Amino acid sequence: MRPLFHPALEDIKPEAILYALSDPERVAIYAKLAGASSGGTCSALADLGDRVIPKSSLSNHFKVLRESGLIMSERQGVEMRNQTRCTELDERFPGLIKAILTAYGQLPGQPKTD
Amino acid sequence: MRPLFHPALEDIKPEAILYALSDPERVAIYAKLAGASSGGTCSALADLGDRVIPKSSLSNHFKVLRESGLIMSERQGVEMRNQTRCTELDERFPGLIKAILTAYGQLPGQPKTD
DNA sequence: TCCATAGTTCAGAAATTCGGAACTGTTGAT
DNA sequence: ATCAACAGTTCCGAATTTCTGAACTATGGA
Repeated sequence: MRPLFHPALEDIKPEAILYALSDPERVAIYAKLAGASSGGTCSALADLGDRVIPKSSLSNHFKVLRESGLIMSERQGVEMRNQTRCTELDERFPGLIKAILTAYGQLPGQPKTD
Repeated sequence: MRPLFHPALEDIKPEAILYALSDPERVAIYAKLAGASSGGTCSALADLGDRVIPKSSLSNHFKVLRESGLIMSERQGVEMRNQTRCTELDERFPGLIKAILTAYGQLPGQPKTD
């Protein structure tokens, strides 16, 4: 398994962020991570529970989120520990993530619109 | 030519907005319209000047922007008059468009980053 | 009517996405 | 050490989407 790539903060491109979050499934994943109190583990099959997403697709979603700069992933034993890079990101693109999550009605603590 | 489709405000989907604006070429078009003082005409070949974009591609970019709800297009004689729906949109998704344009560094009056 | 211009539609090629199956890496049990 | 179970990644073929040149449509003017 090749090592996971994470872009440096200054290399994060707005188009990659928007593209990553233009897929409701990825937004759901991201919102879940953003809502998790501690840097949330996301065990692929278990945590995205209700929806049935093939694991290769799920793995790919995480890859897109990771390589766009939205999340940080780190192996923790057998599992993967994922956390958002929202603090960093908000520094680089002020208000962006919040506005997007609000638009989706999925800001942690808000009712889900879709 | 079939009549141009514009989604009603309440039918506008965040994923469509993000997708439309995940392409730098479309962002450039949109930013140009947003910057135009009066509801700007956008004559495809002339106004996007420096870049050479095939006109079928350009037409398609406008279609994506239109059907996502970002712009309004209306035939005015031979040309097409396009304008942003930013006021409406900001009502529906507060702060979203501004945050996106800021992220791209293309808010009217800001220097272009990329 | 005929021509020029602005933009759309069509269709095939190229690129991207999706997802099942095989694979990798880690842990725990024997 | 070997094996089995499990989380997640990679591979690769099928399906979908994007791109763009060429043909077409609509409008205005000579």
